Amino acid sequence: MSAPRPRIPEATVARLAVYLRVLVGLADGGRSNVSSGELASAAGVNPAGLRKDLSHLGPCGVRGVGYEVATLRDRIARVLGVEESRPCVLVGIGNLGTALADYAGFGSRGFRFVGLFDAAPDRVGRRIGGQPVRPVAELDEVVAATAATIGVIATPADVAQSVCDRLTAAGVRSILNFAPVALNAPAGVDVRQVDLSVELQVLAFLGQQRGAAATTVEVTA
Amino acid sequence: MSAPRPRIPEATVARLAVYLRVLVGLADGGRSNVSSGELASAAGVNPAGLRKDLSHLGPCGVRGVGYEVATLRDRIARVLGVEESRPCVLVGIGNLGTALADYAGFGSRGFRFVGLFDAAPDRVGRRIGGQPVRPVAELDEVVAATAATIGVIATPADVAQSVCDRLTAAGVRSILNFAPVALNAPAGVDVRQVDLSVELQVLAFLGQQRGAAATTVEVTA
DNA sequence: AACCGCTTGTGAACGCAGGAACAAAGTCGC
DNA sequence: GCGACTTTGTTCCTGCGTTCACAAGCGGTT
Repeated sequence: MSAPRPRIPEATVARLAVYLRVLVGLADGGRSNVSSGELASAAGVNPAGLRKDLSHLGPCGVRGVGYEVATLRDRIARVLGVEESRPCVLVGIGNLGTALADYAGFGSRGFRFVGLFDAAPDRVGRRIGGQPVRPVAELDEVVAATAATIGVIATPADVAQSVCDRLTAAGVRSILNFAPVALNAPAGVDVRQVDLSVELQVLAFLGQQRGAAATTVEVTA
Repeated sequence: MSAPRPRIPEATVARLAVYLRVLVGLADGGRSNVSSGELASAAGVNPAGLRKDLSHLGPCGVRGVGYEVATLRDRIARVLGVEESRPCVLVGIGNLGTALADYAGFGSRGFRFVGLFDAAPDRVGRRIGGQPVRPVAELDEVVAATAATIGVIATPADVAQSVCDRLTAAGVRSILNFAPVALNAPAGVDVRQVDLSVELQVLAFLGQQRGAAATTVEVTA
């Protein structure tokens, strides 16, 4: 394995995932070639930045022509590690958890839920997207049996840390956390935080600032 | 209005929202003082970075003592513009949209939904969290009546752009987009993208890279 | 009243990401 | 077969974000 992997910046990885989504759409639409300008436009980024991102994979385009859609798609999928679908477990089957379990987009993008867990007895046993909701007591067992390495936490904030502890103890190495708390995970475990309130508050700030700027212009004028 | 607003970096704004959440929790727990170290630990960031973030608000701590919880909380809330709750509209009441509409966390953090919209006739009329689902035809009317400036898109990808167009035409200036497409919005409109698949794919890449690194160590050893 | 420990706030250096401009390379037309 | 055009891949540069380390300031104590 002499793969030249001089480490890809995380920001680039996130954009590669976006390019991959666009490329899948283009391939399904029958397109065979695409230029960096068009791809960048569809992904909402700068063409030069896109080419720089792709350069981390080595040369994969043809000068004067562009990129071959299917080839580039497969290459990005391989680099991201989503060539075949990866098993994930989901803890917390409330409104958000149900939405995530039902979201078809995951299945088509290289992920499948192999276990849904909740602590509330009245939720256990329900079926969502063809899967039964199990009690959290079975978590270790399922993680071991399915070799799941990715866990998603969609529980209330006050139990998120204990769920995180259980997941890592069971062998999960990557966690996507929707609960509004900072998780404390052991070294070697990657945690990504998605906080919906934070996103809205950033928007509120930008909107307020825009309003203030407009006022300033008005006063200045 | 001689407010010294030398512009706050966006990354800092996102963290301020996290600090605010922690501070609200501390205040509810009866705490009156907190140090930068403790606050940083609870927020999952570096203490020095936290102090630098807060320095954008001007001096707001006492040396040798720390920060007063209630004062700092109110100050951040004012800067973020979430002192009183802001009206938002939500388009797309599928699984995810329902989860968002039902999420109590928004209400306690300065946001309230004043309109829920969907195109599917069988969803119109349902009540979620005390609100009726309306047809999208009423969007302009509701935005005008409520002065909503924030719109949330939780529709399928193929209609997200048209929803975005309608929102901006109705006067919405900030958009939070959950649909997996890059939106094209006119200048002066802020768009924030939340893509759940991208988050998972970044985790998959990091996990794969970790595995590869472990192998390398093994080989090297 | 002076000292000491603790914590904030700030200044500087480092590393990284983003953007623009340029050179290399391949294709199409003549 | 040759030239010109198109598009990639790379290089440089500018600016931002993050981190470390130190000086300044306040409270408690003797």
